[in-house]
Amino acid sequence: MLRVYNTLSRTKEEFKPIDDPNVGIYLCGPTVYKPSHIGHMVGPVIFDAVKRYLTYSGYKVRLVVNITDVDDKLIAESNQCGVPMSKLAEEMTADYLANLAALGVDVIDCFPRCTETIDEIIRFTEQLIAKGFAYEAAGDVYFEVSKFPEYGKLSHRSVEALQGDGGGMAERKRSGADFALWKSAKPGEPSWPSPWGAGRPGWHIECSAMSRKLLGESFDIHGGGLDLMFPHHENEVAQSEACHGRPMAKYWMHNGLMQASSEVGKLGGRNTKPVEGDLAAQEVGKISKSKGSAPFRDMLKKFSGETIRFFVLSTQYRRPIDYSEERLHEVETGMDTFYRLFKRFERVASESFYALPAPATRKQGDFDAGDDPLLKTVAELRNRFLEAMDDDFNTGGAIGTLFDLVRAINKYADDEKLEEPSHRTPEKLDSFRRAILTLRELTATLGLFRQPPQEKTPGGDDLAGKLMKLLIELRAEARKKKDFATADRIRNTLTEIGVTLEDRPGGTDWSVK
RNA sequence: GGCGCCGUAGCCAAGUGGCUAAGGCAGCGGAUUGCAAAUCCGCCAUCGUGGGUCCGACUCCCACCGGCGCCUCCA
Repeated sequence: MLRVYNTLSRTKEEFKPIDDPNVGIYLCGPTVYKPSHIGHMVGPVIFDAVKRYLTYSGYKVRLVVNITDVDDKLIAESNQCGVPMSKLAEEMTADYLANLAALGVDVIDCFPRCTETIDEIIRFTEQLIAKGFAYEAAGDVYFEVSKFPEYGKLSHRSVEALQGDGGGMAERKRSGADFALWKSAKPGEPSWPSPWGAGRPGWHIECSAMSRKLLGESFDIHGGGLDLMFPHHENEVAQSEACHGRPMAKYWMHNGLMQASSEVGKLGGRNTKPVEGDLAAQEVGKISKSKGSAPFRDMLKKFSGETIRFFVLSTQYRRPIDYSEERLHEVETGMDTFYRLFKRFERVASESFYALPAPATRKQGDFDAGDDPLLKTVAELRNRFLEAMDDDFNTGGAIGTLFDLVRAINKYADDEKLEEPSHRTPEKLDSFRRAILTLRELTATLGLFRQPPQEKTPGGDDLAGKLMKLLIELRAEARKKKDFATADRIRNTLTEIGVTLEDRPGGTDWSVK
């Protein structure tokens, strides 16, 4: 049974789609006014895995991520750079999409833009006015929070607490808790015509409008960073539920935020006021303030998208993650164990791990282990993996069983001496292959190891490859003649320049660190 | 101040009212290797502190200490 932690109830609930087997997921995306940073990527990676796992579990999932391409920050940034807002938004959206691609996040079904949803936003606002939940005030339209008694049910805040301070509130508002659905345009600002005059959407209305347009009045999962719970998500609930008289989303999932490690945090002090108006990634307020928000694309120069994905998924999604390069390097080291096993599989079975046809669904992945000790272990570990994932997408726990699985398979290959062709039998190879296939199946649900890693140095017919071939041959000859001094000199020198040699029954492999 | 989260080994990180408290990185010992590398085996925690509940708590409750998030639009 799949269970999901629901922010609404603050408990884990059994996952039952509204319209089984269809599942609709809406995730708050970025405000595209600057290049995206690591914090923007946490949600997409997590929900990419959520969708993959739900799909694997038999559901038909539609995942929507919005792009906020009009907002105060965008206007400010565009004025400062002297670039039209639409052009700026277009460039930053391209940056965002490229980053997702690098992470292998490719299961998002659509990216609705706010500026392409203006009609729907206006209609939504009109409906709220007609139903008495919103009012116009001098070209602005505000949602009247006091008209929606359930306000605060998501973030568990009382309206009273919010109305206490009237000091800085806009004079047009009836109450400090009211929030803007539509803002009248100031001179020079981008605007759209509306029944209330030229203006633009407020901060929260787009998500209500887009989700209704693409997923319906009620859908299954609404996701976003923890920082968005209030006020953004609370306001979405108010807008949508006031308008439709039914729950907006059945499950609300909030992911923890990316933080700088304490080391870095010290440098930035406590200046952690997040960037406002940024739907998906006020997250890393700390990082962005203390480190100047290194663009994600720069991070990709240091680490592969796969490494970052693995890093993000190695922690349960509701918890904060401490970011540090050191941590990323450790993750790389751990992942190498997987890559080495995949290469080992290729040597032994002459088949690419990445081309293996992974069972697409949970049911297909079941198999009869019989009396085969390896497969029994594999089946057990597979169950543990699935149990972890069924428990509110515990990717961290699931990854732990993956390492166990790798060890079990390596041990089998060791014990059965599969590196030596003479010891291979069809039965052993079959067990080995089925175990690897299971690894393929499970890693696929996390979106991991779908492509071979970028080789640091291609070993093909380039110069380095040819030279290495020569050196390895010379060393092999030396070793044959027991001339270990020469053999070790070659290997030690290579080690110094970062090349590692691995001797094994079939020959010598090399890799660059 | 209000609402909420977290504190598990050197670092990261799962998890549980009683069974060996996963796994990763680092470290140590061993097998293997001409020596290495890789791989495998073994070792490495009593779960922030103090109380309470319970036959029994790291796991529930309270307090405290420490770390952290959010508290709208305008700014």
